[in-house]
Amino acid sequence: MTQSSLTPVAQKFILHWGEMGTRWGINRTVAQVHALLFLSPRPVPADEISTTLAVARSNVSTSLRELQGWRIVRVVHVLGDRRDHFESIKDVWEIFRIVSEERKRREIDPTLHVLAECVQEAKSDPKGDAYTRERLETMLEFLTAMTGLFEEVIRMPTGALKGVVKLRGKVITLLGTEKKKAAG
Amino acid sequence: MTQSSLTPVAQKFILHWGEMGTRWGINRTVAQVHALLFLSPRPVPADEISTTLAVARSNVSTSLRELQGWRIVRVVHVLGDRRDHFESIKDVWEIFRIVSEERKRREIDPTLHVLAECVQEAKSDPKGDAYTRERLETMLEFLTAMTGLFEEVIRMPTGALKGVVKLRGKVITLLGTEKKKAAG
DNA sequence: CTGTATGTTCTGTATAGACAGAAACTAATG
DNA sequence: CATTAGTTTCTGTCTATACAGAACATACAG
Repeated sequence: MTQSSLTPVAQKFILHWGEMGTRWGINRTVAQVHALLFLSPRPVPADEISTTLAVARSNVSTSLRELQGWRIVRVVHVLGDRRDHFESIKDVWEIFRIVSEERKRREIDPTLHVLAECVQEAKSDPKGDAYTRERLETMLEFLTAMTGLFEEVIRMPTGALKGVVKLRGKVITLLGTEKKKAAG
Repeated sequence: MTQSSLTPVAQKFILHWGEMGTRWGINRTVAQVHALLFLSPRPVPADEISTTLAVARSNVSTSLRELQGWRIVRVVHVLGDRRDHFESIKDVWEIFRIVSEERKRREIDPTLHVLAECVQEAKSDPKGDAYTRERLETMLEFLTAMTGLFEEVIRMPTGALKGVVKLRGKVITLLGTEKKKAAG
């Protein structure tokens, strides 16, 4: 391996990122590996990750697999080196977009599905509590709306986000602005 | 206690909600208690929650405390009953707003803080990797922007969200629209 | 073909968090 | 002021997950 020590700053970030991960239901090591790759200027082989983060090689293998499953890390090869090297997507907006979409797919969508079923069942059961039914309907409506809005935001090109931030407190987000420009 | 059985629909929702919670770093029982209160047409005393969900009374107590900490559940009293009764906020948008703000405060803000420190330290250390520094800066910038946008959305009145949804795919979100209306 | 480098999967252990039940506490009632 | 209802906190156990290390698999080099 080429290098296995971290600058204090990198260390601080990686540790915090790992901590952050755990709070959002993401494995600490997975988050740390991602942080390391995100900061690295070059693709890193698994054994180097292992020594740098001081976690078992097997653990790194699993974490990399997970990250590849999220499609934010990929394998690349380096001339003259048989080992797999790994690199993270570098565009933060892209990372956010991908992770969000993935979590939506894995967690929000099933919830919407269950909720829709609940509403359906509540409607067809006349013995059921009307109040409960109404609660479920409201929740479904809200989550659907929120998901929709979120999807719009997620689809914005990176530049649009910056634009939005500039307009902050005043106005807004012409989602789809870029599309119009392209068309017109 | 008044009633301790759940309709199949309520049960389904509560179980799923608990599951959902665990995926987002929220205790299963806490989420279930919240789901129960959310569906309930009347305030519920702790021991009833305990039997309905089949969890220890102590566990319910802790969960209620947690939910009160989140400010989405509160104690109310019923005439002729010494026991505390609990009810959830019913407005889903309000629940979302409060929970989001709380999580932002607890998790995002500290991250922004650490990140800002990292950038600061990276700048002052000439030996540090320039690439790493740039990565950290980008991340900080992005998170700051995203947080800002999110705060705007969060502050929207409930009605505005519905408006946004109607415009979906076309345009967007005049954040602050309601404020203007009120002022003008 | 054999040995070595590399990577993955399996298995047992450790740990953090969830939870039940007991104990302790608080306050209302007769 | 004792008794009871109600609630919280403490303590030990259980469980799910994370993780290390070993065993296993693959493939390349000589």
